[in-house]
Amino acid sequence: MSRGNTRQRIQDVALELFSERGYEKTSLREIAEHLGVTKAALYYHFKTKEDIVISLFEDLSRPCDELIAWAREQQPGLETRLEVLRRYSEVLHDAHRLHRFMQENQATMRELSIGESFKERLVELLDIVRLPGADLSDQVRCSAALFTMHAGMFTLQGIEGSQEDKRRAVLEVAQDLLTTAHGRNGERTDAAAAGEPG
Amino acid sequence: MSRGNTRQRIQDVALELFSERGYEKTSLREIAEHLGVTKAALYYHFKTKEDIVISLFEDLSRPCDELIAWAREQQPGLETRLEVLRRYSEVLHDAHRLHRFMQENQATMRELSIGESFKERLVELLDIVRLPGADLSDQVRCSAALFTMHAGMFTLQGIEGSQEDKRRAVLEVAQDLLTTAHGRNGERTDAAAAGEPG
Amino acid sequence: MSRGNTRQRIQDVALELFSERGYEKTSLREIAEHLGVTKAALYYHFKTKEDIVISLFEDLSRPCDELIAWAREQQPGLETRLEVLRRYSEVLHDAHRLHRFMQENQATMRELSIGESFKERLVELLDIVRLPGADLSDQVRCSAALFTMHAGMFTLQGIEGSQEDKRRAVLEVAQDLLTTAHGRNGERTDAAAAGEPG
Amino acid sequence: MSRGNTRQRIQDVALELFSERGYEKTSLREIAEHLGVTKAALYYHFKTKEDIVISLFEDLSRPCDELIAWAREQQPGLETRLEVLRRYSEVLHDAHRLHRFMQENQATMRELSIGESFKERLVELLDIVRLPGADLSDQVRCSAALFTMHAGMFTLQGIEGSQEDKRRAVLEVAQDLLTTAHGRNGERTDAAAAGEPG
DNA sequence: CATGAATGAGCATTCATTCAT
DNA sequence: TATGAATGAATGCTCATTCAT
Repeated sequence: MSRGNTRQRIQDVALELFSERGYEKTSLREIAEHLGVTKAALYYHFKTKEDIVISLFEDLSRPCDELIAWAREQQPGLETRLEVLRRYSEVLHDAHRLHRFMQENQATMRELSIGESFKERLVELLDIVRLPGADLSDQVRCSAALFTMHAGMFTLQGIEGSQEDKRRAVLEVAQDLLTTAHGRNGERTDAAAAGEPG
Repeated sequence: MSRGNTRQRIQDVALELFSERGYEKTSLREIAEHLGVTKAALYYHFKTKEDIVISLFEDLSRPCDELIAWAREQQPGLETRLEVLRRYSEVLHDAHRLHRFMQENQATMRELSIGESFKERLVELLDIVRLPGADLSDQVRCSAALFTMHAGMFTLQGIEGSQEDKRRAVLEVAQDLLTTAHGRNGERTDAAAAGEPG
Repeated sequence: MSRGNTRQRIQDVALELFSERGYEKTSLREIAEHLGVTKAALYYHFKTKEDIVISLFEDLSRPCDELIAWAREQQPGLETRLEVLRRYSEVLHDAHRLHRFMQENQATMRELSIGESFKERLVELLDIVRLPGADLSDQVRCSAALFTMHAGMFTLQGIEGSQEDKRRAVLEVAQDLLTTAHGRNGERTDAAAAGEPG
Repeated sequence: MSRGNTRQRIQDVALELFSERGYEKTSLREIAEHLGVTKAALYYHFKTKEDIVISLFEDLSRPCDELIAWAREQQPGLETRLEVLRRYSEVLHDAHRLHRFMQENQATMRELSIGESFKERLVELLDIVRLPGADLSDQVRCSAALFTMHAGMFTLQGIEGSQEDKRRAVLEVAQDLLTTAHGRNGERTDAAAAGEPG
């Protein structure tokens, strides 16, 4: 029956269950039963339960890292930031199940090794998107741009519209928030951030 | 030693630990040890572990219910909605620990009876704040207004400013989002929501 | 049925099984079953499996420490050493089950925290009993005096004679070994050990 | 890479680990990893884990059997016994790793089939060396002669001197013990042991 | 108001072993 | 000769919960 794809199947089922019922409440027994194998089989493919989660996050980590690297190479400015949001929107969308898992298991994430490493990525993104010298409210706008996208997909559950339409709407609002913040602080702060003299 | 306030102390410690390390990862043994009592003592005051959580949520539920009831009595309109946001901001702030717990244990909340009942309240708030007929992007703005406040306090951790200043900045952004959405859709949709003919 | 003595009963059964079938081969399930309680009950009384062993060793550690302390206060010399052997013989005899456990689970002992701490005691006893400057063969005699007693009780299994008679016979041989070693090296080495000038 | 010597390498690593960390605590996975092969490879060469141990003991069993056979052919008497000790000293020394394993895993040995069969050999050696009708204390001397050699190598760890010097010192003491026992009981008991009438 | 003692169910993990390839 | 994939049974341990005192 299964042929070489068991590892993949474990990841699929694990992600399904982790995001559905939470990491702690999902036991390896459950995962194994869903797959029709023994718990021990899981251990042939992954060294620990946490390892399964880590392997899942590789899908999300790589594109994030690439996005951060790309952003670091660009001129800081509104253009770049808007593009970062656009790309991040896609990254989140591609890994929406995992993203939901993250979103709903924050307390757990904090204890997982991968949690820390992922939080760092988030902080970097925030750093890229934020306007350091700006008003508190504009800083909130920048953060909100990011977190609106995080919360976005689950926020609109009761509303009609295709998944893709929703994504675009969320992105629009996020970009709007950023643009607003920029409109009031942009030039000043970017110059400061770039370390340039007046 | 302490007299009669044990129930209160249990709630304090439980909330502390639940919000710090997550609901599932916090065992009754830990709570008991922090308090210097036996696990059995907890069972004198609460019937189950879940009961402790439920009792914690009463602090947050009552003000929410009152807020919802109050909003239902008002004329729908921007004024009312802005005031709802303002009041909700305070409610969240007063219960910020619990709120953090909610925020970080969403997966767990879904399995807890209180989770459902709290989600309903949220849906009601969303319903009050939202503009049903509006563009998707404006609906996102309305949701984002609410969720920005949810994420707000933890979003701004790395930034200087007093807790109260941050709260106000977050509120300002949330109200802004709502106002923007209104500006474009307001009159039409409110009439519709009120079920009134043109 | 059991009343307050469960902890004691656990220790008894554990020692029985540990010394009979070895530490690793004895599972907590077995111990629990022998007692007619659940595994979890064991954990009420002891924090870990290793903790059970540690508690068992307290019976042996205290008299050993006392013996060492006493010996350190005496004048080094044959008299003292013979008396150390005599007392040690009794200590071992009183804890013969535990002693057998130690004897037969040396590999395990090495991994147990208590193992190290017990080995140190042994080294101290050896140090007390040994003649540092003597011939190799006399040093062997001193060590053998101690280890003969260790091996003694199990060495004589096939032989008729009461337990007490055997103990005394073993002690006699051990003391003999020590006396022989002394006869040839005694005065010289004791002076040296005591750090006295000629 | 290696050709045909895998079986040998398994034995080497197994003995290394068994004697270092104990039989039960050493898993086949560990052995396999140390060798850079799969667990399954071990099963190509040995039917069970116990089989590995058995194969190891063949190195020790053959010389022991030969020693016993030789001794049975000799005239019982001090001469023979001293020679038995001398030869046994060499046998133990040649297989000192295995011997250490035996020494430190007695509890385990008792459960292994090879354990019983090895114990029988020991009993035979004891029988050869012992003086049946003698005082208890002299019987202890005979046993102690054997067991001093068993414990010997590990007894002298803290002491300076070459491995070979120590072996000879231990042998000397063992032979001394036997000679002492003989001196007092020799003639009588040997005649009895040989089943001869006065 | 609280404890001491215990339970039953469950968990993550490990192990020796098997077998088709 | 060996491996890749899996199993079944067990292990040490933790948890929420109960109840007589």
